[in-house]
Amino acid sequence: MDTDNTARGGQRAGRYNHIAIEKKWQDVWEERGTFVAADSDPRPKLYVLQMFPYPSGNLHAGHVRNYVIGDAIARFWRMKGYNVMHPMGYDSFGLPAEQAAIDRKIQPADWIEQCISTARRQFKRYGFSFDWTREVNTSAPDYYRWTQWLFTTFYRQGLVYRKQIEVNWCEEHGVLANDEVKDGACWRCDREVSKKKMAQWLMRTTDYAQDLLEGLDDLPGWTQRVVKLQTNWIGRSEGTHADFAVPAITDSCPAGEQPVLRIYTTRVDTIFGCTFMAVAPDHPLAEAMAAAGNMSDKLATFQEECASEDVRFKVAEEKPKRGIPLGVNCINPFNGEEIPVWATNYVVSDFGTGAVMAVPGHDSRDHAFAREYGLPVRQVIRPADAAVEVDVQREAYTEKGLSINSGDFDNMDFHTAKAAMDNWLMHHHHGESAVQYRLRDWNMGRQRFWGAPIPMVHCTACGWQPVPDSELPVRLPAEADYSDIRVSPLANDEDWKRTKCPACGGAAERDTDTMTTFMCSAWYFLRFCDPHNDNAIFDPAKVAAWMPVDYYIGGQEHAVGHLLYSRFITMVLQKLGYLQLARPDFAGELPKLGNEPFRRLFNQGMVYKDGAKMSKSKGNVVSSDELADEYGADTARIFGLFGGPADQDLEWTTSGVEGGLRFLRRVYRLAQAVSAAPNLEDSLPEMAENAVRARHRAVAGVSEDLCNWRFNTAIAKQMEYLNELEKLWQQADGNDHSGAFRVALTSFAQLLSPFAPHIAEELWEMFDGPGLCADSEWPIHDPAMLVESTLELPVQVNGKLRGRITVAAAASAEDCLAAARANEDVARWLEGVSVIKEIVVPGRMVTFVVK
RNA sequence: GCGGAAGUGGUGGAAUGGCAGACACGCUAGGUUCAGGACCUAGUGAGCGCAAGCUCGUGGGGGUUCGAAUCCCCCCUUCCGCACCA
Repeated sequence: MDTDNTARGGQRAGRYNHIAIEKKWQDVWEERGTFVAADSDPRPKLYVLQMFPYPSGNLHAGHVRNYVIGDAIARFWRMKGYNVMHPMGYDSFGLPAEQAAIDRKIQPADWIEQCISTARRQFKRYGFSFDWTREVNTSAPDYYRWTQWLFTTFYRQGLVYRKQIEVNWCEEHGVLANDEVKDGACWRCDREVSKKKMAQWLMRTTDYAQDLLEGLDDLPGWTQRVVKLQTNWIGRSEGTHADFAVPAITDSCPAGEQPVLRIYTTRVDTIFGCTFMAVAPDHPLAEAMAAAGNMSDKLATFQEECASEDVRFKVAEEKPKRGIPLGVNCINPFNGEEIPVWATNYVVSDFGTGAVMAVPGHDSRDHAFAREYGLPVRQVIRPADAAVEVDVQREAYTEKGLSINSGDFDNMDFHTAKAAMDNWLMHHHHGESAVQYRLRDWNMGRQRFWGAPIPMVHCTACGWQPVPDSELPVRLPAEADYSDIRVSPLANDEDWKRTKCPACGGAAERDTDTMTTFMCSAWYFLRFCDPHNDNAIFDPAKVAAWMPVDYYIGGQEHAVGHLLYSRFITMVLQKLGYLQLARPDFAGELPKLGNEPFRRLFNQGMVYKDGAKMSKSKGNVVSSDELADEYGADTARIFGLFGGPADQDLEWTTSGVEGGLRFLRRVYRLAQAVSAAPNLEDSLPEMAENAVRARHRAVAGVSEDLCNWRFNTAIAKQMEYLNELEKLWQQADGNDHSGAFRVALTSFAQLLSPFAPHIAEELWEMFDGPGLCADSEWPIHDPAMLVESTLELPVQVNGKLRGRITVAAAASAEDCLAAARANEDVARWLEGVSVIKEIVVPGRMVTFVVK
């Protein structure tokens, strides 16, 4: 492939030279500040946001495809007259920088700086219409200062607390968030993950579980898929708390302080079928109960077994159900029945209350356990349809039905029984109806160097103290010492740790954990609205002017983590009064759920090559620089959009890229031929009219497809337009009538501009368009020009295509039928049969139903 | 197991109740060029046929309809989430 098409002798002068063209227009856009978004502008605003990358070296074809989607959208709406903000930045804290620093023996800050300048240069080679004046970088002190400010602000509001928790522990990468664990293994190194107890800072996301859930109703612009994923992740369930007394441990306690075994169940209607109690091995009362039942040693052994089991069995189904009796009984509050308490490996301590009323007749897990240990099975629910046979001894009946063997609650359906039983519990002070969420509080800390230091100081006298705002940012030390890679360099840096207590001024120590990068990226879209503010995290007026994000484009791997945390941060900031997204309506009322940051969400597909997702680790990347050198940014952009629907995965093929290049070369060649011809009045009016009609058709089709994010068909329509123009130009067979073609190609440039912006500018210039193509007003079509004077209609007989007729566009149904009957291919099928029905779909087809 | 998405030529994909395969890639033949992974023209779902044309055809089976890739029911396959959540 020539990289310099004009260099060789004998070439036709002016052959499409993507290198020269692309550089030329990138420089022009940069000089003129074409894509800088002004805060005050009379046009309506449109915030187009693309998930910012982790800058880990070179961009590849996968990134190109991802970002060209949002760029096409941003450019399209810009031309449609919107004041578009389309910013970009870098999510630059996190593990890979640290790994690179260890591998290459350089500082993470130096490494990431190189990566960022490479990424910025590579982005610019693709002509993305980013407003570079708004660039943010999460690892820069003037950014993480505000990440830290969020932490201390939330801490002062009581939203951050410290707790000993079991964390996911990877030997190589330390503590992992739940969403960093895949199938029981670390998402980065596939190493098995174990559990470890550690004091961590937690964010009270669970306080907002209900708000986060309800907010989803306000997001019709999100895909059902993501809404469902978040709904499941939050995992609301409605059930009942019920208290079971344990006389063996309460007898020795003073009245009023007697502990009870509290259970959570969604099937309180089955409580009369409860034949034993199952608690987690590490339930808070387990040891007390074991002590009372003389089972302490056995419980300790069991607890150890379970801890190692958690690591061995990644999938719950593979884990055999096991347990030990604790030697004590508890009392069912409804019937006073005494049932044994077991510690079991199938009850987890961090959901509900860590204790389960076991109903083997109506729960398959309890049933499996009861079978294993010979515990009794009792039926308390029967199917509403008496014809259905049920044998709970053989298999648990888990459907809802009517209560039996349940005392006063017999013959009630589920809802009646639950309401009556919840009411009974509340009345007798043994429980109440309850709601549970699967969502857990958010672990903020990582035992890593390359992150925003958690701005907390520990003083032996005053305890934990937040660093005052005036002392933010708490900067990372300039040098990280990686001689001992098992420990965070911060924890080993005595000079850095040593500080004064903000409260008493005495000697104190800094927290050596850094924040999860999910925190850094949970608010960057707000900072883009006011990226250089040194006095505040942002100016609420500027945020109110730009937010919410109108289009958010990114990978579906962030469907839960990043998007949920961003929603949470926005929600809390709004609640604390730092931010007001929802504007009061005319009555001064705030819309209930007007605090969602991302109005519409678009998940692009991934790019595959050789059957695997394109990634550096798979070794199947096509580098963006090579691609731009060899084929050009415009060609790569065209292929990325043309290869298939943007929300589906795309297989990267060289032949497909070449097809894109061929298309642009043909465009360029036609443009050159037309521009070289004398600009004269059209002497062939019919041909000129065909060119005009083709233009209106293309404008209508491309505009509609772009509104619906159908880039592949939009480009197909431009290819059709080009095919028509080429054919007409050939028919013109001369050069005394280029007027219509000049107009056609000027519009062509505009239609091409969102996809292949560099060549579009070149064509625009070639045909003397005013200013820049990127600044031009998107063309509109005249619907009257889409109406053809004659139509070709298919004719069906009994649903089978039998012929085609050509009729005037305005032809009546009678005329169509007459023309159809007159058609000899159709007439053959109408001979010797009786027509029982005639259907004319105007403009679409003619059908005869015969017998 | 539960939930979601998908299944159309040799390939990527179009068509969301009305001409299946737009637009490309690939392939075949011809042309053009000193040469080219350049360009142009024509052809290209399968089967039958000299042809006009006919039959079949959107994972499989059934249904609704004058008409189904599209709507409904059952089944199969693939991919992706979640998974002892009580």
